[in-house]
Amino acid sequence: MSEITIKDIARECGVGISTVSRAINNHADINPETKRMVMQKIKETGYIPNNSARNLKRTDARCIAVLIKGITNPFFSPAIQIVEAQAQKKRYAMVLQHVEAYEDEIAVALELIKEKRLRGIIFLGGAYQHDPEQLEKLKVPFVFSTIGITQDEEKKTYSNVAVDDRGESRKMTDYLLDLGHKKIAIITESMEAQSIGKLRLEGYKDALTARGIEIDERLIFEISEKQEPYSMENGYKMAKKLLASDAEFTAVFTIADFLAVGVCRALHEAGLRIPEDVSVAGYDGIPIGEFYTPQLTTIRQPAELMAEKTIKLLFDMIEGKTKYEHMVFPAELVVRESTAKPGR
Amino acid sequence: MSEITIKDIARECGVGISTVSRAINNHADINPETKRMVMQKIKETGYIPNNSARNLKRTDARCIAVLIKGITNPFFSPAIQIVEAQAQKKRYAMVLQHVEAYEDEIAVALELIKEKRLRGIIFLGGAYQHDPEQLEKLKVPFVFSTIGITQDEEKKTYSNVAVDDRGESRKMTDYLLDLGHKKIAIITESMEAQSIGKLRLEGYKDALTARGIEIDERLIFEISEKQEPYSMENGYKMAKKLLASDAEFTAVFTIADFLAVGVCRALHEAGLRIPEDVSVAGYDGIPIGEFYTPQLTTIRQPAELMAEKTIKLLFDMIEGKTKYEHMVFPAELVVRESTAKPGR
DNA sequence: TTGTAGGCGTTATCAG
DNA sequence: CTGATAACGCCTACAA
Repeated sequence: MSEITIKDIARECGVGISTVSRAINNHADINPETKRMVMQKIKETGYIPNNSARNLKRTDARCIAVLIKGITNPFFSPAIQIVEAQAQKKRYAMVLQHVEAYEDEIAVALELIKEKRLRGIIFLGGAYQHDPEQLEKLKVPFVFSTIGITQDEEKKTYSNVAVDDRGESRKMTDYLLDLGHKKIAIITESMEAQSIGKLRLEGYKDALTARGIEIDERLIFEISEKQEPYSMENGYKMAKKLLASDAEFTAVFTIADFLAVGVCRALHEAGLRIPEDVSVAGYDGIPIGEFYTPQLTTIRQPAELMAEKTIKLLFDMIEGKTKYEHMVFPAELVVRESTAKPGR
Repeated sequence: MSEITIKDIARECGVGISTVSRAINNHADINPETKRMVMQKIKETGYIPNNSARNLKRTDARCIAVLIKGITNPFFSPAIQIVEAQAQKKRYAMVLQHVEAYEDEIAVALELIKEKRLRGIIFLGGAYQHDPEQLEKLKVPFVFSTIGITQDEEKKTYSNVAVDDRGESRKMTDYLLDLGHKKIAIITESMEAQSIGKLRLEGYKDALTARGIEIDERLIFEISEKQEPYSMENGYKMAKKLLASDAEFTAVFTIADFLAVGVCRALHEAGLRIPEDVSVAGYDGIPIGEFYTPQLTTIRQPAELMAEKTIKLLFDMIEGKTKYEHMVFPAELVVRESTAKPGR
């Protein structure tokens, strides 16, 4: 009943434990003949080394972790692929760790470091501000990726790779203003969280303020759900709320493409045409925006490029080539079918 | 530099190692006063127990794992939530393990069992047939969930929870036939894999054959991509191929809603109206189908219910209340905007 | 090239 | 209630 261990293999093969260990770990100093025999026996018996024991003993793990908050976000998929490929090229293992919305990613990281002897960590998604004291405890190199940047960059003593969420959000708002829209509703995340939603709202406000347009609180809709804020359903609900209010608007800007999809559906059901009656703009540049009808105008983040730079930066840090770095990538305003000049 | 361990805590508190261990693990036989003191010190020092060491030693882990193939699939999100909630209620930890498309889920499971001392496993997604010998090695209870069933159920000596993919696929095809469609194109997965795509294609064929309609191979489109077959982009590409061929058709049935979205876009770009010119039907019942315009006719799998039954079944098995069980749930044909009678 | 022995950080056992 | 001490399964000097 009890599990089969390295000892059993050694005994059955009539060799020492270390010989088996050498065979498993591709050590050089072992007779190829012996190795073949041991591997054969391992296959026969279906022996699997215990990872807990290995991690406990091992000093050199060649392993990095990617911690993701919001793994269902299709935005992260290509990033994961890229990071994994690069890690493989460097002969590093990669563990993918899902972090729940309510969990603290730093705490999860701390635990994982001990457990797996990590050499480096990448954080995808999550909050953009962290307790410096907690961060201090992270003794291994780490990079925050696709996480919004704040103003006070100079205070940061860690790496991040991101787009300028506030600036890009302003870019979109400016585009809508340039089209002639004056009453632009925005659908954003609850402001309690230190989330990128907050930065994107700031960008929206920046644009309006710069043109001397007063900010109308009735056009700002905050999603209260904490669990899965960027959903089509929430976009739909918020648009219904907007339609039910007496607020006038000619455009809706949502801080995520998923929200925009829900908004489009609600507008469609209300008999409004997009973009003839109302313009809709999203943010992220995920596939659905391209295949939805109308195709969504959006801000496309260079996800692949950011992922490439992220993993490169992490390895540079691991190899001591750099201490930490901040990279800000330009995002692209993609004008498609869902936006146009207001009025008819 | 070296990590802080339980020994350090013990020394600093002036107690024995086992006392610290008891404090950490909420053992009953410890002076509340001592415990408080120890926990205080742990907090101060930021000590984190090493999971590898714990897993190695522990006999009683109260931990289950959920292995997911295709974690980006929104279809799995509610299932994960439900399983986690139920596990928590039973005071079990749950680890979520992502399995790459090319990985063998059973092999991953085998490794994880050793590493984490799992009490049970749930497989979400993945192939529907496995090597019985491999399965034999899985010494802990496990349930395959939302994985298609094959004909030869009697041979199965393990649990699964699923819908009758073949039957449901036939149901959809019958519905399209009843509407009057005769030339129904189908977009499905590569047949190399032992995937549910195969079962769904069978169901399609069943329906046609039953009505004496000859199966037209030119209307069957197989996606060659192995990596992420059920994508909007693949649906789009396949629809382009279909349009470019000389095959006539009045309806398109895709084995996943994501594919249907891509198909709709391609048809739209070709100037075809849905459903006036062509009907489109999907499968799964994910949110996008509800928010897309036109709303997608689909087969909705009772994901929540299945998840509930899955976790309940697993715990019944863990607790020895049952050996194994097969559950087949009825899926629902959801008729929405994307299908109608053919012709005008 | 191979085997022996010690220890990685914890928990379980058993005596106090 | 508490403290030694022996495993857990493996890797890695070190010795052979």
